[in-house]
Amino acid sequence: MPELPEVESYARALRAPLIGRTITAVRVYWPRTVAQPSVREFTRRLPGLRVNAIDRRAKYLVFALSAKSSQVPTDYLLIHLKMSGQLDVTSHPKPIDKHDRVIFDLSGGRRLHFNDMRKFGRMYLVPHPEVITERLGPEPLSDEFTLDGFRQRLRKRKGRLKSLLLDQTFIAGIGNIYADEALWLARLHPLRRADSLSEAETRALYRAIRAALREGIKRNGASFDRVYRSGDYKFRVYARADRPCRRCRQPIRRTVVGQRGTYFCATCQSLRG
DNA sequence: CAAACTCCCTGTTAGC
DNA sequence: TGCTAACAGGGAGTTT
Repeated sequence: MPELPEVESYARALRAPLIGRTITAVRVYWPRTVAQPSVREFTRRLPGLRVNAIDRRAKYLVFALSAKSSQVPTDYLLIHLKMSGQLDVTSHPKPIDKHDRVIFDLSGGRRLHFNDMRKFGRMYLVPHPEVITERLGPEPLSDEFTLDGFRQRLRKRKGRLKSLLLDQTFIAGIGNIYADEALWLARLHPLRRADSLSEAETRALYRAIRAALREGIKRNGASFDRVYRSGDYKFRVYARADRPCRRCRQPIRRTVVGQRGTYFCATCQSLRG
């Protein structure tokens, strides 16, 4: 499932083929994919707008759109891929896939297919991206995510570390995979209470979050062959139940925390400080 | 503030 | 062999 590193890889990969192109037509095959505004207004307003910039905020792709002659964005298209969303740019028309939910026609004969088997993905066409993203926590790879700020906010929370890392209002962009990866790197048990970390553990977690995400971006970037493919990632703990821990060779355990499958090493991830 | 649960979905897999 | 039910998961929303 796409998390921060996968979405970042998408943003980088889509810039070259899409920036400067103008949307000429939009077809919506699954109306609920368009969360905002109505499908009618979505398909009416987009044609004529040009892709000015493509960025990422948390797990959202943010397309800045402007009227043809202007550089100033007038609208923003936000896309959240959720579980199974994929984006694919084609230069030559290809048949509509049964899981295609929205197709954008672009100048120069290009098309952008939004394919989403599970139908959880959502799009938002809004005047400012903050309308959608204002509740999100800090970007873990940006300067706004500081060790000091992290320490202070961690101290105020009594929940489990795993659940907290998945809370998008606490830190933005981490999902189930990178939460487990970061906790393993930091040698912290997913059920540890957030306010129980020592200074050294806090620093370890802060670094582990950034390291896990940075490595993810590196690998996704490398394996990005037009379409995002997940299979080629070597995770440290995620989905490795019963297989040996890469540090201590003890079997990786799987449990459920907050309704999410959670993988960890009971030997080297400490539950008590 | 936090935990627990519901909802939206369908391909995959386990169980009968 | 063929069917059914459970399961996975992001995240918003609701209830306790």
